[in-house]
Formats: sequence, structure tokens, C-alpha cells
Amino acid sequence: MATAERQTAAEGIRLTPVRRRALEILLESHRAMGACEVLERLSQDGFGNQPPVAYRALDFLVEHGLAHRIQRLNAYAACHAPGQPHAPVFLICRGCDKVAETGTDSLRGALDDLARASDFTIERMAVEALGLCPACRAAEDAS
Amino acid sequence: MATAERQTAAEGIRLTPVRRRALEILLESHRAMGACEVLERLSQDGFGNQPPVAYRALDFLVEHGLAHRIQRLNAYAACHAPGQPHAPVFLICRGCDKVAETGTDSLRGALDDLARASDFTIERMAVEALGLCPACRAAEDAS
DNA sequence: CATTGACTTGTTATTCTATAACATAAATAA
DNA sequence: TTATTTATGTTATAGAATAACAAGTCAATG
Ligand SMILES: [Zn+2]
Ligand SMILES: [Zn+2]
Ligand SMILES: [Zn+2]
Ligand SMILES: [Zn+2]
Repeated sequence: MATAERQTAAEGIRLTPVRRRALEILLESHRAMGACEVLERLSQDGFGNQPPVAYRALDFLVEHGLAHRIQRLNAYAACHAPGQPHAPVFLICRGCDKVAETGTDSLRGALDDLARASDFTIERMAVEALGLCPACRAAEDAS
Repeated sequence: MATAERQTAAEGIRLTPVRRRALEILLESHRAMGACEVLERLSQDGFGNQPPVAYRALDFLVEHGLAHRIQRLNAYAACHAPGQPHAPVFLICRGCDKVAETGTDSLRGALDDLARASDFTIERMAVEALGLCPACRAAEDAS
């Protein structure tokens, strides 16, 4: 949160009340949340209760690297490393729905090479893996 | 299409009329199509005209590697290399909405390393990059 | 200070996407 | 044949996302 404030101040963009609260909600939950779920929390706090209110706040956070969108789940999660440029990888467990944000430099390099080779300008990317976390795999193996 | 027939026959799974037609539709269009768009085409050919008809056929194709789902676009595209295991990368142009399927072994390796390190079992993955194709970048630079 | 223009928030209404639940039909296995 | 599975179709509902408009805020300019 402090990082987010420093960053938005530095970039001269406005972390307004709704946006700030939306980020707090994502940070507090420690998991990926759907837009409608975020909207519900926002409206409880006195903000608007119509879809665009949540979508705009979340779009802003994603736009400025403060949150990520998990396409596969139609959900959003706060970024673990805002500011710092990275190619995040989301490991999504189909057993318990937990999402882990990770990433490696070698992956980043591989994607950069690919973009260069195809002359495609990559502006944003999403790497999402669906599978089983250690706990859920153990549970599945046991059954 | 011939590849798909050989593969389904070999695996003992059924490429039924709806599924076959759905794949043909994806192949004919040469682009990513939304489920509702596919449904429309299917119903024109005498198949059911309710959402589940399209979703089930598309799920089958994805399940068996005959098509990919482009999460960011909520759309589906026929696979360029069915049968052959690969970690596809989709380059999605935000200018013209075209989708290119590509991929590299180094990327595949980087993801495998990551999975091993985190003890996460990857079952399926999606790598999607949003940006500009050469043509659209040229157009944007000119303006 | 007053006004302009950019940005932000809120609301209404609509569209697109996806799934649950059930009934019927076809294919496969016993 | 009979039972079991698999696939198809329909109805109804839930969930996600956007378009379009109105109103408010804010900083800057004259
Ligand atoms: Zn991040
Ligand atoms: Zn799990
Ligand atoms: Zn493919
Ligand atoms: Zn383009």
C-alpha cells in the first residue's frame, strides 16, 4: 500500500478514494477476487454499487501495474511487486482455487526473444498455468 | 482436419457431427471466434441453438488439444499443431484483433523449471501477449 | 475570480458470456 | 436384449462486461 502511494505520487496519477479502497480490498483478501465481489465490498463502504464503478477502479489498478487480471478466473489480484517490471506467472490450483504469483528471468527472456523474432510489440502479457498445488495433488493421489 | 480425424480415431474419442462442424468453423474463419459466434453458425447448420451446445463442443476441442481458448478475448481458435505437445503463445494485436499462434522450446523449458521449483503440477497453460502487430504499429507511428 | 477543459464518479440500460439442471437420444458394454 | 455410459438438446438463470449519459471535481488560464 505504501509502495502504491509512493508510485502513484511519483507518476503524478491520482489514487482516489475508490481506487485506493479497491486496492486495499484486493490486498486484504490475499486471493483473486471477481469484479462483482469487489463491487459488493465497495458499495458497502459507501461507493457506487453499479458494475462500472468496480471495473473502472480495477482497470486503473491493472493499467498502472498495481494489480493483475487473472483471465482464466475472470478475477483480479493485487500485484506482489508493483513498480518493478516483471513477467508474472500465475499458478492456479483447480482444486482449491488458490493463485500464486511467481516468475523467472528466463521466462522473461524467452518471451522477449519471441517478440523480437516476430516483430510484434508486446505491451502486456499474461502467463497462466492451471494445475494442482502440492496439497491438492496429495489429496487427489490418496483418493 | 485430417489430422484431427486421425488423432481422435487413434485416441478412441468421438469426433461427432457437432464437434466436427465446430472445428471446421474455427478452421474456416482463420481467426479467434467467440462462443456465441460459433453457436450462431452451428444453429444455421441445424444443430441446437442454445449456449451449452457450443460450449460443450468447444470444451471438447480444447480438452483434446484441437483448439485453444484465448482467455483475453473470450474466444477460441483452432490449434496450428494438434497432437504435438506444445506451450503455445498467442500474440494478440489490439489494433486489428488478429491472433498469431507461435511458441518456442526455451519458453517451454522455462515454464517446466518454474513448475519443478514450486512443486506445482501444471496441467494446462496459456501464454498470451497483447500488443501491436507490425502493420498496426506502423499505422500508429504514422499518426 | 470566473471559466474552460480534462478527469472522475455515478446511474441506467443492455449485451455478452457461462453454467446449472433436467429430459431425450444415441452408442457401447454386459 | 438390457444396462450403462456418453452425447445432445432445452429451459432457465447467473455472472461478467460495456455503452451511453449526467453530474461532480479539480487544476490551470486569462
Ligand atoms: Zn505482479
Ligand atoms: Zn490446491
Ligand atoms: Zn496449438
Ligand atoms: Zn494489428
